[in-house]
Amino acid sequence: MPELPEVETITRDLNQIISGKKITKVTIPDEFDLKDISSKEFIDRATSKVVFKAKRIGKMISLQLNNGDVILFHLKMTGLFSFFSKESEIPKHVKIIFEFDDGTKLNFSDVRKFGVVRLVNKKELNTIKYIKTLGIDPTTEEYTLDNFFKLIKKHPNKTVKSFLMDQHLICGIGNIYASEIMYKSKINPTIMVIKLTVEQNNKLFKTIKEILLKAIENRGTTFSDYRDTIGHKGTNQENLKVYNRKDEKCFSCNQNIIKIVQNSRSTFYCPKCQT
DNA sequence: GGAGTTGTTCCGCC
DNA sequence: AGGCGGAACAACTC
Repeated sequence: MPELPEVETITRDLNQIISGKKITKVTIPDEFDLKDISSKEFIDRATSKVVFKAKRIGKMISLQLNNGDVILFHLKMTGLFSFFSKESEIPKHVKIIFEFDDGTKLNFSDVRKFGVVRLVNKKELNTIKYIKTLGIDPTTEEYTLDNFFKLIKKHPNKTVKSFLMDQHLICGIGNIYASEIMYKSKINPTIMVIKLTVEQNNKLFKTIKEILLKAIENRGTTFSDYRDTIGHKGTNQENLKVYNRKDEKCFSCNQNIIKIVQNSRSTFYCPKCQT
């Protein structure tokens, strides 16, 4: 579930909670694929380093260490951080445990095991495929109407849904916010982006940012698994207008919300409002 | 017991 | 070549 607003919330939490702390111990209870290095090397390189900053890269989270190394996480569907200030039970499906010099602990767990943890030197960041091919982040200055139009012209035949979901074009939007963005923009998910009017383009451009920023304000959407670093739910689910509302009434026109499948993922929309 | 689930990558097809 | 859609990854819930 974690999309840009959820990952941003967690990153901000981590910055508050662990920046400036020294990692005193790293535990990897069960071997898993760390992509670049062995778990032994991971533990060696991370132990007794200071975390000076957490940063979001698309839907990834990076922890910058004081030796120039960077620990990267991708939560995929169900990755979860849990932070404890005291001795407490280790959550199920834990992948990695960090202990800090003040006695606190940070666990990263993932029930579905898709979650990614890796460690590289900061010089190697741009060789990581996900990062190298990442699209424009809608919360940055690079996200301009001009750049938005360029993307549309470059990918004219993509449907709006597929365009919004493609992390190589604009990063951070996932299945929940894609439906919400299209609803607020009053745009039909199935039309090709080249068919959008100038007004629709402008509206879509603006709405992407509005929806994501609003969700960050609300500390993310908890649909099922997502929790922040201390186990709290977000509150943005109260703002959802179409996601998971199949056969329920559109808040605007009372028509039933419908569910379709695009690129083997659900899309929810109002057939009357979104044309 | 079958279908569906938030993300990404890879593979085959066109 | 490059874009696209579908399958796969794993485990859980309804």
